[in-house]
Amino acid sequence: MRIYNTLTRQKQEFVPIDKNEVKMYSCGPTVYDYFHIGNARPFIVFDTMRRYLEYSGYNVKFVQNFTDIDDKMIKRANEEGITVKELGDRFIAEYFKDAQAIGVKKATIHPKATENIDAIIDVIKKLEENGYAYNVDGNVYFATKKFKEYGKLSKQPLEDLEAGARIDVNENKRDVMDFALWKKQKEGEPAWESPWGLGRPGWHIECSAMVNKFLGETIDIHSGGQDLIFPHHENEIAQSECANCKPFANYWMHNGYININNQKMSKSLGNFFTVRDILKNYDGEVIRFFMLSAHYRNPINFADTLMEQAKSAVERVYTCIDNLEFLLKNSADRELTEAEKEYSSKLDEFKAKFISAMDDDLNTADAIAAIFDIVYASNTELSNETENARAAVEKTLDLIRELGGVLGLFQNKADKSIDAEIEELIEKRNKARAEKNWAEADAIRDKLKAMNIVLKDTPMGVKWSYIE
RNA sequence: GGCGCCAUAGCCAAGUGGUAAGGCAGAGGUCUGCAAAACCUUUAUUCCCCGGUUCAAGUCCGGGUGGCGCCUCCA
Repeated sequence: MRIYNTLTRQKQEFVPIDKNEVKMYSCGPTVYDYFHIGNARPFIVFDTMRRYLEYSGYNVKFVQNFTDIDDKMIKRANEEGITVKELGDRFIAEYFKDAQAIGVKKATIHPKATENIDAIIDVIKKLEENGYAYNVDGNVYFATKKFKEYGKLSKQPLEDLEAGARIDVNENKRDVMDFALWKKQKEGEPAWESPWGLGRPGWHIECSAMVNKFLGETIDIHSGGQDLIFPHHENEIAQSECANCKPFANYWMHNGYININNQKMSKSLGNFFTVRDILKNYDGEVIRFFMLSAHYRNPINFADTLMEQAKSAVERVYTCIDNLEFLLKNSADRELTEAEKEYSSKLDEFKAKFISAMDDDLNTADAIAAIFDIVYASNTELSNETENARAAVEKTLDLIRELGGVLGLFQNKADKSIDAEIEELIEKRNKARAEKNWAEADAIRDKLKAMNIVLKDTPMGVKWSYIE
């Protein structure tokens, strides 16, 4: 597999440290609110990466943290009149609800900052020992200038960063480019014991500590949104490499932004959508499909019309799955005909196309196209036959499920439990149709439609499904 | 000022230098009692513009035009 590595600015062959295992870390949310559509992109993209690596045979250790202590957490908790812990616990629970709705699996480990203060302190202590950290009255800072490689991820020399740095009011820092590792407790803030007194961790140190504790000194893949490249990921590299004297992450993956109706998403423009809100109008799977229909590094635009397009596309696949399940009932246990053998080998080609797309820096757009190739082939070559070899139908169905599963899509199963009343109505309509009593037949069909059931007459009998 | 991204049909979107995937929407048709779904045909002689390299350029190089992001806590 080839991955575009932000560190080298090119696609590189992916070679994990251990042949069979991939250590992967992704920056998680600050749990002060429901997550928004912009947050959802890295969750979906890197969940897909993780799924694909697993599909490729790797044992993936995937860690995603929860930032449950920082300025925003404290501010919001105060506004709501609850503790920071109560706020964090609440939105961690909400995170899992929304994540599940958009098909994002739980990470191997979801560490919370507040439960790993010991690990955070350990890293800061090491930085102090190695001469990269200094303490000013209970505030500990990272001495950026001492790390010669600072700027290697964002490719920005320190001098240029400094020129662009805005005036810093913090008088404790020796240099504008230094950043906080440990913040001294302020009145009324939650605090933990440390060698430097009561306080709380800075933001960047949290991720370095989590990686260190749960994955080790050097990991394979570190991922996150493009806006985290600087300063967050740059600082993580500085902290971890100065503490451990080892490379931090071999591959850095960053996803592109999401715009809303062609505008940058921002609170001032009022175009901020939480996933919770979008889920009121669209299935989580539609959101996921939408995200994966473009390459993860390209910017995408979020708009209602685009969600409608995604919704129709997802429906096309489900209609195909539904048709295949119906065809299965009318299939025969027999050898494949020559035509079916040819069809079967076409499926193999589409699978190969899917895999080579995913191998090419997670090209999910091309991978989805491969699934539509299967849909098309199935519609063309199976749907029009009144009888197919069971093996051919099953292979199609299994392949859509298998490849869909890699993308976290197309796993839903229509609930086909049917009650006696519906069955009776369909029977009555069949009878009316046999007698050419079209008025009666249409009336029954309308009645079923009102019950959210749509019928389809086929040479093999009546096929029915739920609307939507 | 520094670093970087994007431009492909009505809309969305892929595209190792070898002759423009896929989806959505539209039009016409087939099947059907009607319908639904599906299928068939159709919608880019051309990839923002101008040069260059090459037998060959959406793809590489140079220059424009237009849109955008980051540069201290925002995915």
